[in-house]
Amino acid sequence: MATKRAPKLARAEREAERRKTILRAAVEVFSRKGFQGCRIADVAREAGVAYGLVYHYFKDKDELLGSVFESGWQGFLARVQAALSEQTDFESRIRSVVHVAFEAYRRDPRGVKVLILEVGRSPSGGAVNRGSAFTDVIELAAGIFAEAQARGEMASHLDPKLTAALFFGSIEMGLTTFVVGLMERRDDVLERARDQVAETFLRGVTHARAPAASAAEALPSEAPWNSAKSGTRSRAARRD
Amino acid sequence: MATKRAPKLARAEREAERRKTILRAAVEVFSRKGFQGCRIADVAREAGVAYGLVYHYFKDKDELLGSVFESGWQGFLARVQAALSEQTDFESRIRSVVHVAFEAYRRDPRGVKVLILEVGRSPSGGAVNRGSAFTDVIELAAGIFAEAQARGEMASHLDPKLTAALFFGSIEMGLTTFVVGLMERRDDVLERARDQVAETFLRGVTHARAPAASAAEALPSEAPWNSAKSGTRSRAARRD
DNA sequence: GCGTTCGTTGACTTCGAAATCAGCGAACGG
DNA sequence: CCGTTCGCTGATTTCGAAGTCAACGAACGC
Repeated sequence: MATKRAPKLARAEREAERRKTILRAAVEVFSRKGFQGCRIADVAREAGVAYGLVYHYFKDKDELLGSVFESGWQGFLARVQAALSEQTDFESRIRSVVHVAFEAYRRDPRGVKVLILEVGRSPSGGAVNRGSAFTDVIELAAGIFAEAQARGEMASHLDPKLTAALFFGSIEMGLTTFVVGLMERRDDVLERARDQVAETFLRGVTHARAPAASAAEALPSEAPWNSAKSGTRSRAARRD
Repeated sequence: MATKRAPKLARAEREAERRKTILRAAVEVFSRKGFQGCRIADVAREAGVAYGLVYHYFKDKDELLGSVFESGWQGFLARVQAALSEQTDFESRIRSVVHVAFEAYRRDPRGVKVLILEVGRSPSGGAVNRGSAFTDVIELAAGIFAEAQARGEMASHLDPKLTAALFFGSIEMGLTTFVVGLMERRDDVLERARDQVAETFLRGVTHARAPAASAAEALPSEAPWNSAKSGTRSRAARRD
């Protein structure tokens, strides 16, 4: 038994490689035509393999989408968790997560596009395991926010779960501006966007003033930052 | 000519009514099964009309989706613009828009769900006129942010377009938590969420400190709100 | 009332993509 | 060098949903 394993393993590796090739092709095609809008034939052609082979590696179209999702999401989650374990204080963590997301986009725009546009939303993606994955991430992040609150690093009256949702919403929308071509995909623009997402979110969440309740009324003009260092604000208008 | 118009008009009204019925049914079915995942037969059955009638009022499935999108989006846009024209100062405007969005969800969760999940994203929706509509709204909002910056009501170093995207991203994600059932759909929860979205965003955007450039590094602990009036912040916790 | 229009019907046709499968041939064992 | 396995092929089958259309009948004008 053991003696004939060596070649078998080599073969297994080649198969795994094939599988990855198809997966990559699927990402490529999905990003161009969308999951529903593309044919298995497209994926096969893109991968340079026969139509039937796709079905050799994946039970059906849904499983293919599921695998695309899983492999992409897995990678992202791993990086996020790594980033989280490297940092301890709240602000650094937030910046790290944002950084990871934008970096992922810079490295693999197509993959991120598919994750955001195809599986991130839409009931078709929901059929896979999107629902749980999405929820899981929110819950995970919610834990971090709750912890930050306990340590006094974050305003305590905010709902952690909702805050987590808003956080990822900001990241996602920040990336979406690039995905749909609203912003030019250039490294410096990406960096500025990344920083703005992180800074804006942090500002919004870090120690907001007291209850505020349903304060849809007057804005206290004696807000701290007005009396502090507002000397330069008159020169604010930059963009028509 | 004029004499025979009265009955004709009555008939025309009935037709418009039929059309609306089908449109409503489409929203209902789309929200349950998704655009791609549902059959015209489903829409017809839901509307209580014959299969062929759907094709009498709409050229094809795409046009049906387009109409659903347009009618929904039109209503939303109109309310947003009304809200904007009623308010002049920046903070009130932001709160108004958030309010409008959440109110729309409270009144018609299904419709909002379809807008968010089906047409708001996905290349299939993009085939319609989503692309332009989405972009248009961002551009519109960007104008408001630019104006706010000119008036000194908003931090000047933020990119208006990106800010607009983040704004709608926050709203959308805030609503998504309810759409996917992450948050319980109850009026008081909705209200709290709405306020948190508005407050968090405003805090994040209103007069952030100077350039900050690529400040992904240290957080200056002499941030204005720390040294100013932080005396009451310990009593902030209200809920659990 | 009587003919005509036209909204309405739903069985039928069409079409295209998913999924199948019988067989080929390269890689391997002996 | 021959036999066998099994990864791989792509024409073929299957299936289901989009879109058509001929006919019906209710509402209308005369």
